[in-house]
Amino acid sequence: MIRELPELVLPGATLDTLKASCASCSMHQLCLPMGLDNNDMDRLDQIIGRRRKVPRGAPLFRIGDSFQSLYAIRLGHFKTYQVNREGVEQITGFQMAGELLGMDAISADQHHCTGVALEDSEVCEIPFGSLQQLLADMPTLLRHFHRMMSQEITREQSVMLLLGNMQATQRFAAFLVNLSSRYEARGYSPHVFQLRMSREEIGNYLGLTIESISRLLSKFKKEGLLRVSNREIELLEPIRLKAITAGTQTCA
Amino acid sequence: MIRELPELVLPGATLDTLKASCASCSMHQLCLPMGLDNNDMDRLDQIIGRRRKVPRGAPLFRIGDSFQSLYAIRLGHFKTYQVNREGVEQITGFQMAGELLGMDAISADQHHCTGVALEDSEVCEIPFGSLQQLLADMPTLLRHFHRMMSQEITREQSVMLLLGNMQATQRFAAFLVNLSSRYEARGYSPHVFQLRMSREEIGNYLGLTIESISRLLSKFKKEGLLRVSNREIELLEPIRLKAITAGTQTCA
DNA sequence: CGGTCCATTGATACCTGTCAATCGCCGTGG
DNA sequence: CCACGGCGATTGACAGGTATCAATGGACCG
Repeated sequence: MIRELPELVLPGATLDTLKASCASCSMHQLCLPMGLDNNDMDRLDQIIGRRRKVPRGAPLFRIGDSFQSLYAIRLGHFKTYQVNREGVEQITGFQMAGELLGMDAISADQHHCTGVALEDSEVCEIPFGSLQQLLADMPTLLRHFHRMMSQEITREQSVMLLLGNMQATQRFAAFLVNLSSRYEARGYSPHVFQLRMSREEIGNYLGLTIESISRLLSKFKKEGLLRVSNREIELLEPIRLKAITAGTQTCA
Repeated sequence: MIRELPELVLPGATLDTLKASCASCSMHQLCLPMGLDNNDMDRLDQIIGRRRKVPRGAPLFRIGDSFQSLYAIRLGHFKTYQVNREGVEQITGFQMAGELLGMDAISADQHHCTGVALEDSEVCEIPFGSLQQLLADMPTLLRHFHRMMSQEITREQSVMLLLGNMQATQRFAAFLVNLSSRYEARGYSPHVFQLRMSREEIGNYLGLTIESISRLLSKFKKEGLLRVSNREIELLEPIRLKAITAGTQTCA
């Protein structure tokens, strides 16, 4: 089922092979779990648009941009944020390789949030018009696409739960556990990873201040729950961390 | 474009006419704004399942239920909530006639939240299997369906913004303004309406306590922003209310 | 080596939660 | 018809969790 593909683009590759490898890499991650067969994959490859590099800090799309494409992250990390009428940002999510960006823009044909790369990243552009045509005669892909949109709804609901009735300690533990499980699902270590976002961005996402995040990190460190050095983090007691997330343990 | 349909089911109606009127009423509201033509509407009617009454307080679906259908609210109001591992509810949304329920269940074939009627209500069941078949060869409807899912994502993002960086006063003003505009969009008065949910449910949704909601109502009343008697509410200064939502006015 | 930005830590203030008492509406039953 | 009881809502006093403000520390970069 898994097709062998060059992880790095070879020198001398044509535009077509570039496109193909682009599509496959990110779409593999997106689609394989859902059981697309090779035939479907090939057809999918054909509609995938160009690969695009996004340097750290650069926007992939901005609030108000007209909606043309979805973006599959091939490499790197992104954040999406809204801006309220005071001009204050609210981060609505952090996305990593293998995840899809831009689904909130379908409803009104324009983006409702801004997507910015947290590090030098790479995405595949998926023109939505072409995708829709394809969806119409590929039931498997259609189903898969609906699952992905639904998953986004579910994800946001759990953030609402987090923001609505968790204390700071619980929120931060939940944040770490969430990152951990996403890295694990992608084959990375669930216990040692880099925080790709600043303390300020974490705080913004969790509805807390940068100082609170800092204090929570110190507290967790003191408790022996984790080790942290700048953005490098190691979870020493994932079980206890999960317990705190669940609210069954207060963390001293 | 708007087809004339009996608002109330006539005595002596056959099962088929019942189904048809059911489908039309709720789906009209769902689909007309998106520009479905009559032909599409007729085909849509055919897959709509039975109409179902849901008495006040009764669940339409529960967390963990296997996913079979989406539900279009024909009449009444619902709330959806998640439950964290401590067993604490977090309301994720209030839905009214013309809105669609259950889209979060597509991702894992089971419901991630519980939907409960806030008053005696009525829904149309839309079997998802049938809907998918239909979507495959009705591009207009497919597009419309994607818009609705995307709209749900957008809605939840704005709740995240509300929970993540608004103060209590701002949250509550935003809540009222949101209800107001939704009633207006449905042809009801945007200034006078019934709160279908208890203070406790509002507080839960906004991440506040029932006491805070009570105090905010009193404060708004004192400011001359609204009049309230039990669940009947009248917005006296919608403009100022919107200003508070935007954060441009502090409300004394 | 110095500047800048981000992170950490401490002191204090404020918002909202918690606890408690009272009120008022409403349905029930005498 | 009225008394009673129950539940939701209101209001007040107080406490606690985070935000805010301020100072310091440390990493990265020119």
